Amino acid sequence: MNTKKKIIEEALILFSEKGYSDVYVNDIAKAVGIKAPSLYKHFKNKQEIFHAILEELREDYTKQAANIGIHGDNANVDAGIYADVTEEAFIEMGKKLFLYFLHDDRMRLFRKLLTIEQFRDSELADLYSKQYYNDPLSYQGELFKIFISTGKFKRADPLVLALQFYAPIYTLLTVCDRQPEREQEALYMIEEHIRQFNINYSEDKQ
Amino acid sequence: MNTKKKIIEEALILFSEKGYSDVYVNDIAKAVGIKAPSLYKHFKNKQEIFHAILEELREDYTKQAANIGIHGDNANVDAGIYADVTEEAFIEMGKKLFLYFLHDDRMRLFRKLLTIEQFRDSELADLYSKQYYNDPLSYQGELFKIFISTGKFKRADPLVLALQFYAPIYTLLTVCDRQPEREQEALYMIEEHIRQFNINYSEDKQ
DNA sequence: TCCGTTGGCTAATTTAGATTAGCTTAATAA
DNA sequence: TTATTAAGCTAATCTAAATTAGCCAACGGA
Repeated sequence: MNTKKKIIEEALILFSEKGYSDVYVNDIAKAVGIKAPSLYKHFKNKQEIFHAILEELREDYTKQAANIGIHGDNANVDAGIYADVTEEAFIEMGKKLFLYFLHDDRMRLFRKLLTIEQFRDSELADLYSKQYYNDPLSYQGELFKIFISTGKFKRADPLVLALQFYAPIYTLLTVCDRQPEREQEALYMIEEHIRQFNINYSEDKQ
Repeated sequence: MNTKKKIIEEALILFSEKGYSDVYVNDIAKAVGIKAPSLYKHFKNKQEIFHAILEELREDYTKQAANIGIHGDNANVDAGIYADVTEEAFIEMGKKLFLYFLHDDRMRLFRKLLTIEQFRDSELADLYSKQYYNDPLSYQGELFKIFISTGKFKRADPLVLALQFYAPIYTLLTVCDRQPEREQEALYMIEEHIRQFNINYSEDKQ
């Protein structure tokens, strides 16, 4: 019963590193601790394993998004949380979030998987853009819109602000995904980036 | 004699879309217009074709970098070019550069190839980071350093500025690589981004 | 002209990887 | 207790890809 879960887990690890085609059912079986033919007691074929992973990815994401509040709906609540936070605390939050995205195993593996497989299938391409561009941007955009309307931030296109805030962090995330040894450097850049971003847009700064 | 070039070209197209393992020597041969075994008159095996592509990629990049001046050395010259350019012209240049990166076939294909294969091999990972993070950043950084010292830009860490300038553009590039239909939207965002960037950092603005 | 080299072909060959067949055992429910 | 099902195994099987063998024509230089 738990074997099925385990298959998905191990397959995810393998796929995210080598891509679908370079992982053999044999590898997956070995990682799980069974023989290849036994996999077929749980999945119709290799494709099905991949689909199951995608399903999990979607589910996980929906949960995460609800949690962290990546949807516009929560921006209102979150804006309250951020409203009277100091710059240092804001930086700390940014770094924490970055580290969370970087180190959370599931998220990291899913991200790498989508990165590798994105050109194979337009459904995957859309999923990638949604999860790593559209949704984060629209969430951040909502947040900044509120900041602007409450006078915390200077007046500007909130979506552009969101892009300017998010893209550097996202870029550094992808750097660390492929070169984990650069984490320190990335953290430093993020800190300076957020600091500078505050200088640019915060109304109480000048 | 030209067959060899053609093989590399067609293989690049195929690899960049489906990745190394999902392209069969047969596919390459067919694209070139010969039979699979004939490929072996030009390359020892499939791996060699891939290596040859990587070689081209490196060469091309060195040339491009020299041309566009992605190395710090040229920043001085380029700074002169940008020195007395209006905001609108600056935006136009940014968009042109973006479109060039996006549409130049070789560059686009190489970029996609590296994206897909980056986790397979740390050499590829390093190459990716160098070409799409380190080098652009250090070039932009040099440029901004000059802008700052000549009083064109406000005082700030040039590398952070470079990150803030480059990351959004790079991010949009990757969006368009997987969803080419979003080019217009990307161009709009780039325009607004550069405009805003100027507002933030240009000394003659406010 | 003639020979060797280049680059193409068809027809094997080899290999590896996905999947199926069919057996076994243990738990589970009637 | 017995029948059924779930989940494992080993031993095929099937297929598709990569590569090799060996033949042939064109062509460029001696």
